[in-house]
Amino acid sequence: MFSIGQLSKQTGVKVPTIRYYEQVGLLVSAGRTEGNQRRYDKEGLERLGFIRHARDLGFSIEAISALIDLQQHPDRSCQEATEIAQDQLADVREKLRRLTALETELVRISEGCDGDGSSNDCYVLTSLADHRHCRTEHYC
Amino acid sequence: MFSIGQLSKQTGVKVPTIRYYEQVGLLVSAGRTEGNQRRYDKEGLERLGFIRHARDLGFSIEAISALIDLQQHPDRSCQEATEIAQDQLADVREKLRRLTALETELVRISEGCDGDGSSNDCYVLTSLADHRHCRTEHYC
DNA sequence: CCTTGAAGCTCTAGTGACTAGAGGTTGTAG
DNA sequence: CTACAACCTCTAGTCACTAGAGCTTCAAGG
Repeated sequence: MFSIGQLSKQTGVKVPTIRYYEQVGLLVSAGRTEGNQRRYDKEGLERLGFIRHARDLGFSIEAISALIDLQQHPDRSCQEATEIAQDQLADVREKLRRLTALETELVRISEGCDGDGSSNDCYVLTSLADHRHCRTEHYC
Repeated sequence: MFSIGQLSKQTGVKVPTIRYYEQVGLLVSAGRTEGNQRRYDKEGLERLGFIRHARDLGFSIEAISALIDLQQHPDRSCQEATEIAQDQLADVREKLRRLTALETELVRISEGCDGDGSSNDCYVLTSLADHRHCRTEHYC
């Protein structure tokens, strides 16, 4: 049996975050000692490891909830799990596309200016003032 | 002179967002009509355009505040503006690095599973349960 | 001049995924 | 048995908005 602090050390998830996961229903309410402190077993550890890994991969709490539901109903097809993963992949690719466009603009803006001179003709500032200089469509 | 709605249409920034920018000090408080409605001139329009563009490029409200300060003190060197832009670029590149690693993992996870079979041997779920399968370091 | 309704106003609360802090209680090593 | 690290709950703060309630004003048509 682990205390919340030991669980935290083993998974790298901060103590308040573990309590937060319980609060929002991602983790089943842990058993308690007589003095009301949480105690976890191996299953709790694995569950938190799963959550941690999924969060690292950018899955939302909602998506992780859905994945955990699937784990607990092994009779259901894994098609849903695959769909969730592919949605997440599409999401990541969209973000990559946008960030790449941003990178292009920021390089253009940063390089136009050598840092000398006064700010009333600073290329950074004039570029930001006028979108028409941009060579890519970008938005976040 | 523009109403807040006209300003919104011209810049693509939503009306409540414009009011929010005023509240947090990004936009100078607008002049008002006798009936207390905001009225903007060309300067207000340009300022909001600047903010919009900078937000699109992912600059934080705080960074934009600093950039606006620089605009209003043309005597100060534009080195600071360049620094802010380069910080933002470094930020974007770091995000790109992470997202690329995530993409690799998600492709691996999604492709391992054909969507058939029951979820107790679903590759998506077992991959999420065990980080050791991963081929890249990833975290967000 | 009067009515109507779109657009404006302020204020509060909610979003996601935590994080920080106050103020009190429990577990455990020495 | 004592000291104190670790635990507990609860509230509020973060960022950049967004939504909604309940009210007022502006402008066009009759």
